[in-house]
Amino acid sequence: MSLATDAADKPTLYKRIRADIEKRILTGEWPPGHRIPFEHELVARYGCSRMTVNKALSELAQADLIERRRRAGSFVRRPQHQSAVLKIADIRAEITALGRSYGYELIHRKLRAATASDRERLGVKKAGKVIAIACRHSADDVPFAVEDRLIDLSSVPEAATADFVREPPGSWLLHHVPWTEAEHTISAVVADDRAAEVLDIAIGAPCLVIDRYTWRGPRTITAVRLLYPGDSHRLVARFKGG
Amino acid sequence: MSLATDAADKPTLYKRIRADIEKRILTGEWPPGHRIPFEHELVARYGCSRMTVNKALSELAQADLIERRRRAGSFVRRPQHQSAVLKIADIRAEITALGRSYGYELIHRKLRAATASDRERLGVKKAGKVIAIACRHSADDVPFAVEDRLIDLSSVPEAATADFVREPPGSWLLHHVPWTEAEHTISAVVADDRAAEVLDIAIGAPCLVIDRYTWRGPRTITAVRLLYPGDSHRLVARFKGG
DNA sequence: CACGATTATATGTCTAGACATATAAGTCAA
DNA sequence: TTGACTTATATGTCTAGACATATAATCGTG
Repeated sequence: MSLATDAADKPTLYKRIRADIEKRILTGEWPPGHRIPFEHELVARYGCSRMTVNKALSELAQADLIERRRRAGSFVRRPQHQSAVLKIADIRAEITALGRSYGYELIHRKLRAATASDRERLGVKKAGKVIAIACRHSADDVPFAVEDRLIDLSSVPEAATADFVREPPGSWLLHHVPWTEAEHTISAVVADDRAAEVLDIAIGAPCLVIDRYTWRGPRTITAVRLLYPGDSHRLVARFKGG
Repeated sequence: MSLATDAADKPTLYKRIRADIEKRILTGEWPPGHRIPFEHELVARYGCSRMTVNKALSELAQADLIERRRRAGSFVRRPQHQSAVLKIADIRAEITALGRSYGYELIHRKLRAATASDRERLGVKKAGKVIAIACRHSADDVPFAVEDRLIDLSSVPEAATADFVREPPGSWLLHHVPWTEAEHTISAVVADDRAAEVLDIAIGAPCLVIDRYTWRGPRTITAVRLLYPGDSHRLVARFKGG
């Protein structure tokens, strides 16, 4: 696990604590229900005051990643389906979090000089090379989503040598490239012949589309379109109000 | 506007500060761009330490309601598109926030004893009467969404006398009934003949569906299904990460 | 006037305490 | 076994300070 936090910028302590815990949750090392260390244990581990770890844990709680219970401790929450889809951005984690078996197939992978439409899709004026990837995710051996992705190699040169045959590009990027901002657009389309074939559904069947763009600072990292069979897949979000 | 914060429970100070500011933002008293009082001013106003107001402001910043800039102050942010769709739950506000003209038509409104399918949809075992409503929202005179709603009259008896001819039920509920929890499910379908007619699109065209359930404590308030033309409507969400 | 250096200031982070409070767990009696 | 009471403990909130840091505003200089 390559700790991609370059030592160049020094994140503050509470952010480091928060990121450490967040990573263990997102990678699945601490699964839903897992009790994370008590505040006093984290105080000892990081050698700081309780307010500092409290701030880290409070933010995780506000983000619904953990649940805090008096006297009992703090626990990893079951991923809100929304979080899984809208925030984590990793289909493998989403599927395994649901307790289903994850399957992945690379359909094609091409390294090429950026075309005009590539540049437009990535929102960059000039680009060198890009990787175009198509792949399929499945849950319990049933097609779950088809993914079309573009990675800007001038932002992520190490992606040129990554092995996307075994590891899905979303997971690889999540573990190798820090991002600062992401945008999702959700819409609905009907399946064309290619989507119908890959997802094993009828042509004209409704599909949910998530277009995601990811940036690190001013640099575009990747643009991805995920197509889900609309009758089987749902995004669920739960809110508290009042 | 029924302020439903009963004085029975005593919220903690930082939560009160946060709620005070939040209300001013949500009611529009402090519009986007408005500079909210400096920490030291709030310290004076509430007679507490800086850490306490800092906690309130930090949470508002994490929720993207305000933006904090060193030396400059804290400012109300422009509402994120996501909030408009996923959180506010009011189409009229969503459309007017986009600067478009809002139109509304009641298609039908029936008051009836709850049928078995009504009870199932509302998730209640026994129910007295319900109101079933169908209506259409439009933006700039173009159909924007069709709404199918069920209101549980045993939870909201005053809805029986509400005038849903002029005021959309979502707005009415938002202003008359406090809610504690809501769940959204987003999916994709193709337009059937009725949806196609109301939305003025082709049969078989893709549509985005949002199913929303709203509760107040243990009681179901309402279940609503919103159908948006899938090629014109999009849900956009932007996140910060890193 | 334009531009670089300085200063003032609001936020960002952190500490070492304090008391409050909800509740898991243990204790004891019916 | 069950229910009521007690206790221990982890989190929740808060304070009165401190220093760091980014930057708007000011000042000086060419």
